[in-house]
Amino acid sequence: MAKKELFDKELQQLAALFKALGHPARLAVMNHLAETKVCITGDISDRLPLSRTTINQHLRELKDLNLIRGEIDGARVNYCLNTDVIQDMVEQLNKYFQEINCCGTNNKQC
Amino acid sequence: MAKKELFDKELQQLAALFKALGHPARLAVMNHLAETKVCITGDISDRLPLSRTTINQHLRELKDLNLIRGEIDGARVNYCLNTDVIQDMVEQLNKYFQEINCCGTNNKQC
DNA sequence: AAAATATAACGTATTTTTACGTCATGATTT
DNA sequence: AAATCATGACGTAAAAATACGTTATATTTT
Repeated sequence: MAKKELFDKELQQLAALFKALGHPARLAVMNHLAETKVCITGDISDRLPLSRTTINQHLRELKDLNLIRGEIDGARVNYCLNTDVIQDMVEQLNKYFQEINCCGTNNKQC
Repeated sequence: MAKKELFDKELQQLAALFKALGHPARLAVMNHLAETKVCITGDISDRLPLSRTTINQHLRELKDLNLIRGEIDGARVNYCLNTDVIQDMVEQLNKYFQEINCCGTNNKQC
């Protein structure tokens, strides 16, 4: 298996972004970080119906794609949205949809 | 497991959309359908490095979320992008990111 | 210095996704 | 009508994602 590698690097990367957002827990984390504009530590888990370890796992996934950042503050870690990267991503996503949806003068359907 | 249900219905739905696009094969399918504006049948599989059955599975997933449509034409099925639904999704997506990224006058970061 | 906190690291069970082959069904062609 | 072709349905093996408990590590607090 693991045939993902057979596709365009670009497609893989784009798919990875979509996938990262493809779980309600991760969207909820993003939401929470957006609400508490002042970037709050991992007590995110108190707000969500998942264990601390699971949330940590989701945080790591988001961090791997640079969608959020974690800054060490003593014993704690302050997480926050990486707004620049997110904005960049939104542009990428929109560009993609423009390409697939509007290419050609007419959107023929079956 | 299966704790997804514990989250907002809206979040779940949005996450489902993202997830559907979270695999390079499905993005490749979308691309192919976009290129061949005239909606072509399942010979999509000839273009991709996956078996016919696997592609069919991916097609079904996209169809389940209404991102594509399949119209029976004799022994064949003509697939095409469901541009309305896709456009709808783009709007949802942008609304979501506006909410999380720009809420509050200042985007505080850590 | 010891106790208490906060987080990451590790290991692991369960579920879901991915990938495919085979068979069944219905349409076209011969 | 038989052969062929296209697709969907079903079953299944392997891989990845999800969810969590326990342990390790580092930092405050006492």
